[in-house]
Amino acid sequence: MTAGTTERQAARPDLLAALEDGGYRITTPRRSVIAALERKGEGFSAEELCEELPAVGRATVYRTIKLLQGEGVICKLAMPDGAPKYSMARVEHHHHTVCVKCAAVGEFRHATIERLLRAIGQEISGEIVGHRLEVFTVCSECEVRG
Amino acid sequence: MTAGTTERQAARPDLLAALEDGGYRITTPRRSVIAALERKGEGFSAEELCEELPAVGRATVYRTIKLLQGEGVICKLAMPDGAPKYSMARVEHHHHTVCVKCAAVGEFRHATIERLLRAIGQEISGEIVGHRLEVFTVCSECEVRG
DNA sequence: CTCATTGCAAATGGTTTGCATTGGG
DNA sequence: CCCAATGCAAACCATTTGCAATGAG
Repeated sequence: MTAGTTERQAARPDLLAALEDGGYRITTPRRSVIAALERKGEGFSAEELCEELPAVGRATVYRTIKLLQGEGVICKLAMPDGAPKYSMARVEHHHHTVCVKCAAVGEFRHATIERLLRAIGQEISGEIVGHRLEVFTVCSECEVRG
Repeated sequence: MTAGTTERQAARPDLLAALEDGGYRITTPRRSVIAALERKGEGFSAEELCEELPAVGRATVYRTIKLLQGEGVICKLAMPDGAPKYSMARVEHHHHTVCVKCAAVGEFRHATIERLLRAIGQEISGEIVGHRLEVFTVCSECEVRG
């Protein structure tokens, strides 16, 4: 998964274009979903989108989310308890910080993670095909608010 | 599969003792669940345990799993698609390698991860309160089997 | 005895699917 | 026009919960 993804530019491509690239139609419900998640940007749940888009069927929201995941423009992440959230992908390969209080999501890349994986690769038999890293935080906003 | 790391008493404390330490009763169903997961050891699902223990109610299996998670003797992890698995915890703080083909789970600790977190801590505002790292592999067994 | 624990079954939360209908190209 | 895409509701899967019955200490 890390492997073939170097093609797309770090600059987040237009989401509608991403759909077209995938050979999908640009429909009204899809436009709505995309508009909504551009507004949200970081750390939203599927349910939130559904509530915000009463005109769009729940199934369509989920189908569109999955489509965009497939196109690599949004990604799924998990809160400490495993509850799913979604977030816009801004850089190609990255990891997340998630505030456990307000669910604010940050992204980071860090060369150390690459080194880490290389080191692990030498310790285990078999081949590393992917990984998931989430760093849970209490963001500065929430620190202040207590 | 694992670069076995033994930091604390690798000798896994007796699971029944863990329950007693938590102030929980040692009951027949709990004994059964514990026996079953000692047999499995790595990378099992709750459903698997339920199937293996028709005499124990589904709810009790889940309740016991959660108890043991609380006592820190088993841990929950997630496959690439988010599907949950459980695994015996052998070392105190560790991370997992999970084979995406056979779900075999390995554990590792690596000093680099600690360094990584420290480095991230300096890049973000707020405080790091936890993290999740899973490394997905195709284990050597599965490499051979194709 | 008594209260923690159990089993069951129904409830939940997140997500998917079957199918008849609709609308984009 | 036609097939991809939609909406709805029902299905699904992992997990949780309410509650009466049970059993460990």
